[in-house]
Amino acid sequence: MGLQRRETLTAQLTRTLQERIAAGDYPVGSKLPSEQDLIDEFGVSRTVVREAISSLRAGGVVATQQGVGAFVLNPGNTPFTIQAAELEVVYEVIAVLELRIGVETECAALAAQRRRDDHIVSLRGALDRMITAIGGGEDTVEPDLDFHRGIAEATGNRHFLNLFEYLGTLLIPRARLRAAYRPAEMDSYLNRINAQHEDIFQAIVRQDSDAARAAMRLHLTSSRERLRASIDGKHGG
Amino acid sequence: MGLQRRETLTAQLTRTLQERIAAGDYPVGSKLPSEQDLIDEFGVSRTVVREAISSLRAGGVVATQQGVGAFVLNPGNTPFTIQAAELEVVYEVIAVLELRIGVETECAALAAQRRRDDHIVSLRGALDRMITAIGGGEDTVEPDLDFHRGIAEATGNRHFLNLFEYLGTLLIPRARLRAAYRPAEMDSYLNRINAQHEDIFQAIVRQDSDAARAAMRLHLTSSRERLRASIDGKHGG
DNA sequence: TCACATCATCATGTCATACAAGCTGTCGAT
DNA sequence: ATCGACAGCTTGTATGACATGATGATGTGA
Repeated sequence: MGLQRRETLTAQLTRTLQERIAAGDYPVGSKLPSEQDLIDEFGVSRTVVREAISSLRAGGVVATQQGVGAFVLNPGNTPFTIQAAELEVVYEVIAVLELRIGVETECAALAAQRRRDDHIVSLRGALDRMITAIGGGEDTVEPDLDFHRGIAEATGNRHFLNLFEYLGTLLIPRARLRAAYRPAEMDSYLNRINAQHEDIFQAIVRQDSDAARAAMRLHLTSSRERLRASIDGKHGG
Repeated sequence: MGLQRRETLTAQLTRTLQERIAAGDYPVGSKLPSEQDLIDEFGVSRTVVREAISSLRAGGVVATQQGVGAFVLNPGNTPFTIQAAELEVVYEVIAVLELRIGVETECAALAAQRRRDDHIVSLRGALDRMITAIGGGEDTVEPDLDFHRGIAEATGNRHFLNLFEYLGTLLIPRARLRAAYRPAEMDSYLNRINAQHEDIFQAIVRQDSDAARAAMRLHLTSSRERLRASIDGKHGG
């Protein structure tokens, strides 16, 4: 495949428009010429123009609105990321956990308002799997995550689920942070987690938004304090 | 077929294909179904199919070759992103706003606990600039954003600031959504916003975490309801 | 004069059809 | 067996039509 094929018209137009935006010909916030104008200017079909703009949209360069036009977005629109390397430090894990508290308490409240019966079934299943895992001494990370994910799903707001998945997969490798406990201590810890999950679940079942919010906050805050305590424990004695 | 009408068909199909790729239905290196197959499966026009694939291409998810097909590329890490294109629909803006409510209420609470004096100075400055802008009939978007950003900064948790910046820049082009009001109505609206900001500010000044949380929730919730009302207004008459 | 409903107009979104151009396997001629 | 023509697939491009959303002008009634 040594020879480069000729660039498609769509690709050419996309590049041209991108260059103009970068050059400031179409400043941030301004409206791009209408499809018809671009057709006239470049002598291509509407198909090409639309696909070019579609590409810009997918790249986050512009946003279109039906009946209005395509508008240039802020180019410094870098997606939200957290450097995984940072999470080696416990303080950073706590910082992410704080973000999770904000997001998931809201999740719980919205889930309580909007949950459908199948959401309840799904959450109940996760809790049951967690109980089984505790009884059998197995790993509880998966059912735990399933429970929280289920709540995010029940909000009906995709962004909550996406953000949770992102934060979750970031923290999963750190789940071993919990593992440093003696069996007896571990058992009572897991049972307390489980009880907190039940509280959250019940609030969602009875559609008590405020209670769900509070229960989730309690749950995650206690996790945060456990992390904090593990630091102090190392330092203090 | 299950496609509904809230977002554009192109956006829906793009998301669906992306999900399938993420789920492994279309593994890395495999060929996507041909345009005709996708047309048949989803019952949409070729325009929609082509623009969806065009979006995937722009996102680096697939590469197409004329006469052959579209092939799934190796995906990198997928950070948390919101497709700007989705925000055409008011419902989607509300969905993002819901996420903001969760994040920013937590921001306000943490800011109240941790704010330093220089944060207070910065917030006060933003509020003053906003008041000046209201009085002069100028644009209030910037000082408004500055105020919220200042709160995110005062948390001392970088992730809150990053996420806020991301969500903020996404919504900026939509700020004109507010502009559809007559001068008198606009003025009373801005004054109410300003009063809410003052409430938040005072709570942070006196380090009242719960009050800050409540005030922020009230503030953002009323924004959400305004958006909701603008929809109902159009549909209901 | 002002608020409001109506409507023409223009924008993007979607559909349908046609043809151009590139790839691949088949088949027949050599 | 090798090669070339070709049929049948694919994506790329063009065009015309209609659907839907946004906007500003216009006209009407209070």
